[in-house]
Amino acid sequence: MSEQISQAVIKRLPRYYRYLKEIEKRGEDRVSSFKMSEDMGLNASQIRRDLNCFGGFGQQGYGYSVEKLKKEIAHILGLDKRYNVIVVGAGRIGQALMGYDGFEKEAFHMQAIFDNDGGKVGMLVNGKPIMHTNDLSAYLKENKIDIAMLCIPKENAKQAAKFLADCGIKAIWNFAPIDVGEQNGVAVENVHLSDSLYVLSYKLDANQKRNENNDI
Amino acid sequence: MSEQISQAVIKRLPRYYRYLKEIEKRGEDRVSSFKMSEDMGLNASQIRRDLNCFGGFGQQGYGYSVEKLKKEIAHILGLDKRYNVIVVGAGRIGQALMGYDGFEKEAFHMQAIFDNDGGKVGMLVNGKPIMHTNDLSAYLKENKIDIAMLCIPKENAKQAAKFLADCGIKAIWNFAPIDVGEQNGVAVENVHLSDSLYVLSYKLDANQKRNENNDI
DNA sequence: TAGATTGTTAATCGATTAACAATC
DNA sequence: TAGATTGTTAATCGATTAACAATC
Repeated sequence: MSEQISQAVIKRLPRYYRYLKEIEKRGEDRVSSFKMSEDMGLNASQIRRDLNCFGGFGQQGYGYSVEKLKKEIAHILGLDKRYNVIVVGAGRIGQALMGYDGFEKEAFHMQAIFDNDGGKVGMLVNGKPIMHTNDLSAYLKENKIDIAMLCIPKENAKQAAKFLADCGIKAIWNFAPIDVGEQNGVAVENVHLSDSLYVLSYKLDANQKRNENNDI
Repeated sequence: MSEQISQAVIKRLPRYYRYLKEIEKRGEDRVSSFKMSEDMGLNASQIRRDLNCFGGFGQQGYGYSVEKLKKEIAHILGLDKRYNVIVVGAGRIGQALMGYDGFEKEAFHMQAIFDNDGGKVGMLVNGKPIMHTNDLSAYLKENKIDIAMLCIPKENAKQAAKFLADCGIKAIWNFAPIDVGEQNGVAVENVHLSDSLYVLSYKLDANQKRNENNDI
């Protein structure tokens, strides 16, 4: 079967996509791997190699058509599909995700948000209702939902992920600070905001130490 | 000078930290690299090698003291310091970050939140005032702020990052979907939530395709 | 002491980069 | 055609893993 694509390559695709959207907006209709490498701070060989994992999108002597390449990457990432999305957990993060209109502009269509706090049930977030977690199972039987954004405390996250998987959810975007393992064919992305903040703290500290040493 | 630590190692440190906090809570007071490797799905050699970048924290024949190792990693990550933090941008994400009490339990102390929408100024978010961006420069002169969480539209993000750097901010946690480059000694972590969602979309799609092929 | 497990060196693996023939 | 730039192979580099001597 087709070659396994490495995680490193996959993680760079969204960056290419972002870049292409940007230069398309600026009106550029062609781009070379050299230009991309300069603008993005990557190696041109790497870019060509990455893209060639999925097909020969370029043309010798010319480069890549911005529009075509953007479309190809969107297709690779599955962004030319339509996904129905629910948010589980109507805390601050859950509500922020529910309220973010940027997702709707892409493939991601927000349907409903769930919480186990009866007091919140019935409220609207960005026009979408907060429903009770007790009704989640029934809801998922009646509605074809692809993605769940999981925004609940870490204590319940693993159990909730399992439940969602059993209900037929296809992908989980996990914001709880815990590693939700991939269960029987359910795609999982763990966001781990605090990990990122800790890395920032490390870098800040490292810079500080470097400065101290330079002072001496 | 001391060896440069690779990015890959640094990124694993928060995971080790999370794991150690968890087993400490369960009451375990020692752990071996083998046990860690089993629980975390990593290679034991890798764990020992990672930790030895920073010092010999273990003891032959015994393993690692959970409490000591946790403290050492907290120190490496700079989590035994105290950081003053502001949020720039009082949109949904900015408010969610401001409202998240988990940061306060760690080294991160939320001070104020800024927005250029005069209508929001004066409101409280989790007990902290929303101030006008016009007053940001003066505020930063009077208050020692270490970290800015940047939650504004991508159009203004680069400019804002530069401004914050010029005002003496030491680190920027960027939520705008754009790469804020490191400017003169300012630590930067780009979160890129949408990139993560796109990777999830890719995985979801890949799983789907795999299933289709298996059906045949 | 015997057993366990670290710290570290050596071997392997995979990812990045350089080079260049193919070709638009 | 000459120039440019891709697609791809070969070389390099770095990260992961295996192995084992050191030692608690």
